[in-house]
Amino acid sequence: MRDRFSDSLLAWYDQHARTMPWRIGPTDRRQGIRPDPYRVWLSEVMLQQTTVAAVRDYFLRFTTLWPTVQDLAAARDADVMAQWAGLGYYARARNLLKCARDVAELGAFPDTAEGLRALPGIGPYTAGAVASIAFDRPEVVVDGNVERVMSRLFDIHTPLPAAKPELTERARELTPLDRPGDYAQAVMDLGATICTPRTPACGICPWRDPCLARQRGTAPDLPRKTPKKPKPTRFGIAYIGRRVDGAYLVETRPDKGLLGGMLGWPGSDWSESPAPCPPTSADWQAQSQVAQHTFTHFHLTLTVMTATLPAGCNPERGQFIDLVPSSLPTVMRKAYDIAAEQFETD
DNA sequence: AAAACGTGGCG
DNA sequence: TCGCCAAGTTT
Repeated sequence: MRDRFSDSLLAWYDQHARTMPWRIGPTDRRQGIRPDPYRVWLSEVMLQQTTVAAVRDYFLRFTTLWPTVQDLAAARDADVMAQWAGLGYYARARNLLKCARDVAELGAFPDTAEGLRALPGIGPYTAGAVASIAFDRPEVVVDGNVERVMSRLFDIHTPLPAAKPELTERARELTPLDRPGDYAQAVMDLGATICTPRTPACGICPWRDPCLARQRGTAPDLPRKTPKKPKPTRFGIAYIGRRVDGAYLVETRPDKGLLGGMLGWPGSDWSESPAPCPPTSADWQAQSQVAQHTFTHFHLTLTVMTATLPAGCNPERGQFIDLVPSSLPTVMRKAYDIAAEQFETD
């Protein structure tokens, strides 16, 4: 039963495996070659809730700057956060550093799912993925792709997230003892290229015959999901001060909460009616264009205030730095882009 | 256990 | 134009 599924999928994977900077191909792997656990772990953390296309350049930059987990462990926090800027879910970057330092202390990555699971930023999915892909252990690996594939294969109509335990159990039963690393990547490739969310290509699927949802015509409607809550709109004010020498007044945000540990503009809270709170007295000028941004759970409309600050400026909050705009999280960069236009015309 | 936590692309 | 979606984890 188990091998009937894995054999057909692995045969498909041998022909259609996608190549990625952190992967080794099925041919190399069968010769006993295994991928570098550091690169597998780094890619898996970057890929949490994030598309392959978005991750690729970040992965290449990180591995160029920090080729080993020891290099990453020795990096400065601010440098890692700056390199992560734009990828989102910044707790991942803070936990990435913690994890790298724990692993450097241990001497190497744990080679079991249980050992990996104990590290910061590694949950059930990432522990299973690294254990199977890097160490060829037959651990169950359940991401969004696998949930979709299993819900269709077994025509499970229970909505997520309630269906998660059942989908995990089904996935566990199919996980083979032979080539578990290739198998884990194969199911995810299947979900990403054939068993897609909207219009699955059932006609060319290696599992088209046993798939219950294909037989019953329910595939496009699965998996079902419980409806999401609507997003409220919040408002805020950002103060972008540029000193005459070109330095910008920025703050490092507290580690906890939204955009934790990232650079940002001094400003109000983000609420229904924020109060003005200039970080230093100056002729603050409201920009006509606002920065619009949508976070996971709310929309934000950000008013951008700009001012040119004198050489001896001594602000109540923040510090002046020679700003590299790419080190800002996206919402802050949107505000910067609006301000930069203003400063250019000054 | 529900909510917090980013961003860009696509139909 | 806009909601949905992408290799989830933490609290």
